[in-house]
Amino acid sequence: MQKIAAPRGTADIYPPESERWQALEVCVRAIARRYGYGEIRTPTFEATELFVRGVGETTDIVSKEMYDFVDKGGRNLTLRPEWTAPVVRALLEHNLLAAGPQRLYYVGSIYRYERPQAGRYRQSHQFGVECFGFAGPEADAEVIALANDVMRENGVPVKLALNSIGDELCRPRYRRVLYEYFAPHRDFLSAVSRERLERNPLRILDSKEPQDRALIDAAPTMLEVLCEPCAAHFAAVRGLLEGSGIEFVVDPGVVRGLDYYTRTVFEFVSAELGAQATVCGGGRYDGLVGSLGGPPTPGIGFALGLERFLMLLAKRGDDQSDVPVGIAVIALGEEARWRTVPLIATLRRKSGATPILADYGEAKIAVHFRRAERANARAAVIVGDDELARGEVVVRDLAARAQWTLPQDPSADVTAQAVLAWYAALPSAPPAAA
RNA sequence: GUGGCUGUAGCUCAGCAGGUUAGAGCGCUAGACUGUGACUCUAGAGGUCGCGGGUUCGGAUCCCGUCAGCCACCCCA
Repeated sequence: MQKIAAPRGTADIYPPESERWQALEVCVRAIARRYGYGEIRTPTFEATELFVRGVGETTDIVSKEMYDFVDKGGRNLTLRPEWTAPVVRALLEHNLLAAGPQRLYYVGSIYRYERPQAGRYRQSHQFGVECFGFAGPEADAEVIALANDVMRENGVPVKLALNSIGDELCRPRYRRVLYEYFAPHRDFLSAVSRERLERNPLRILDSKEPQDRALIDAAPTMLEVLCEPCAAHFAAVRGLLEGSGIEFVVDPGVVRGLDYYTRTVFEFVSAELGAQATVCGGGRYDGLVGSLGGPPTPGIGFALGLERFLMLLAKRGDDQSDVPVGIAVIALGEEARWRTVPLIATLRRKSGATPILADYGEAKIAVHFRRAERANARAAVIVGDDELARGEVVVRDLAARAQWTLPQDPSADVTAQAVLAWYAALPSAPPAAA
């Protein structure tokens, strides 16, 4: 029979890799909570119309990357390609904005039909936050500080790039200015940028083509065209970040690809991710809630790519997941295996967070040791015919390769207690290998 | 959607001017060592050479298609 593989651009996550995912998820949830953000979970699929209206019909996401389908009831649905529009939809559906400003975070998958590449998949995962109801620069600074904490607490080397792309008044004006600037030089632009000139001149600004560089460097920047309120807002955001000790560079090339962004946009970028340098991107979206039929409500948020972040963590090395922990229970022979089950059960009830590993295989002791070591056990309890006859159990420090005997009490409770007490007294860090 | 590179054992890879039974290292199983993990030695299991077609007396090797992985473009987390 033909083997079935995971669909293109998707991946299975299993030990020890899944340990790293769990650790990261615990970390980001704790940070979000510390900032007063509550978790929101929304359906994996939504009405296609939500993304067409929310993200923008002309964006790449909507025009070519959506996993859309018609269900058996004839509904047009799509697997969420991003979280912000669904979060806004949920907010409006349950009228949550009536209760005042809302701070929400999410952790979960997104789906985009693209060719897979380093740091890019068809199913990927994001952690993100959305803050609704504050128009002032304090919210911008808060959201950026939250993302910054995630970076700093994990020790990943990233740069924060900041820009303002104006609002519905000054952005169209800037587009016109840019068009008028580039149009006369059309013939000197790269082929892709010539296309961008007609579709979205802003995109030319983050062109990777060397031949566009000189023209881009001399181009008028958004910051020169910003209307007075937008300029003031941006200046205030920068001031707040400086006051908070958060380093950033103003980069007029940060443009963002989704239609809903206004004013502040930012990216955390790393040189270690290949062509996908952005590990976290976000910005303000003051028009989105209104455009989805809600009361005019300012908002700002970001999304962080978990796969990309994990790539950074892997490059940094020093992960904790291979520090030996737990007790392997080794039974030699059928009788011992049978008699050991109650002890294992009791240990598991009393051991707290310490893993109790059981190997039910029939194998010689050397194989048991090797398997226990591979399972990352710190210690072992050995029960064989000899121990059974003498009413003992052997406890072994797998790292030190030293062992002791403990009396086996008729009560599994008492024996388990003795084993756990012995384990607790072991040095937590394994002795250095000889 | 476009382009480049790559698919051989559980893992990492060799083999490819087309030629008898497809190899290595690691891992796995058993033994030397009748209950102690390293090392060593011995034996063994494990492969429709991604899949399909073609050329040929003969294809892992050449050609075409397809699927998948990696990398880049477009774009994004």
